[in-house]
Amino acid sequence: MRAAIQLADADGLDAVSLRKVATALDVRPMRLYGYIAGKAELLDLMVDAAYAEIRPDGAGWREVLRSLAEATRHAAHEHEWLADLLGGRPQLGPHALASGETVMAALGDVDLDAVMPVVAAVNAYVIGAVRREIAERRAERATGMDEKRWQAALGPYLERTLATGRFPALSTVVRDAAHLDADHTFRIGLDFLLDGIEARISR
Amino acid sequence: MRAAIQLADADGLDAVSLRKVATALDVRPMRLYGYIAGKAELLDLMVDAAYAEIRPDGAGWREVLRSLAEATRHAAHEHEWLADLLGGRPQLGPHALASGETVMAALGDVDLDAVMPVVAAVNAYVIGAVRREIAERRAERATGMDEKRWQAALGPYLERTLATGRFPALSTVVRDAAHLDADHTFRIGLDFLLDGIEARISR
DNA sequence: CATCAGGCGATACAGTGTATCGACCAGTAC
DNA sequence: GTACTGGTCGATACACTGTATCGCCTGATG
Repeated sequence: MRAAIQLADADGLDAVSLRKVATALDVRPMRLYGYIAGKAELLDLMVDAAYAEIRPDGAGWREVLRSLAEATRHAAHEHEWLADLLGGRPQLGPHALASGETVMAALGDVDLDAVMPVVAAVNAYVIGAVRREIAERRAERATGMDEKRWQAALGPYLERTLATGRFPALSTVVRDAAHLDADHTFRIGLDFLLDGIEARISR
Repeated sequence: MRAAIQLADADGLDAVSLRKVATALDVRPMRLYGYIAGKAELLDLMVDAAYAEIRPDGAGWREVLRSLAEATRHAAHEHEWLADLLGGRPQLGPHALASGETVMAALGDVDLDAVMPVVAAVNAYVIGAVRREIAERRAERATGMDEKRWQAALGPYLERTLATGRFPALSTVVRDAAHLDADHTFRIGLDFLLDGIEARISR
């Protein structure tokens, strides 16, 4: 599992093959089946290992949820393959559960029936936001190397498409609106959500 | 592309191979490269085709955003593979842009600089929520056929793990909290987010 | 009618995950 | 000391995958 994570960190998720993992461990491929049931299980183990780095803390429900969000995002920045896996299967490994436990424990002051939807909502937002963020990062890396202005980086296509005039509102926003960096975008969205939660649970 | 979607609808995303698509079209595999650059492009086309079914509408920003969310979720219910693809790459196909255009147009009354983060947040939430929902649905389908109580469906593992007492808060929530169905969970989270947005943009 | 160019697709290659099953080796019985 | 036997390990094989290459055939042109 550690070998698999190293491979994925270095060359992306589809550089993880049972053969490569076995080679990294100086073992024959089929030997792995003595420890895992198949590739899917290996991926699950990788995700759970990543959850070991996601240890939310903080005082009060809002701080903990924010911490959970930031920690998850941080982990995905260090392991981009996490973005591909998060949310793809229910996570029930020990570290994922431990992370959940910490969150639940800190939400003791929240109405019991409200806890589940609240945590689910935050998790959903984080997963979606992180996914898009990583996807954009990869796209930027693929086209030119570091163009800050993604419209330019995307090349003529978007420029041309927007120029057709079929998407006037979209064009306006892309052209005239302030472009926030990834950090701000993430935090603003998170604040929207936490504000909404606060309004409802304190009601 | 339509052939690929049929395959994916029927047997899941990894039943989509260029060979199978070619066979479905009564064509030799390499012929496909006359129309697409590779498998990745085919997947992009599938996603954009799905966006054709995502046509948000409604009066006012809140209605449009809610409509966008529901329509996306609905599409993912009809095409479960969408959950695997959504957010995986930037979506710039014509239908995705058209959907974005509709949303942007309906957000004319919102401060221009606020539009991007708002839409990004809603999209992030929807993608994450839909992913988890589909993941759970699949897990339920894999274990027993239709157990309503997922703790039972997950079999002894979770039961045993929670019984260890290492996750007391988690256990309490799982055992004692009301279990909402997927529809409610989705809508509650969405309401959290929209409420939070409303509070900020009307400020 | 002869030539040629172009596109089509058969073939090939380097991989993938995993099922099968033969070989080998430890331990045991005689 | 030798024969046997049980069980584990991993080499091999299989059915696929996406895609590069390049020979052939066809249709157009001179």
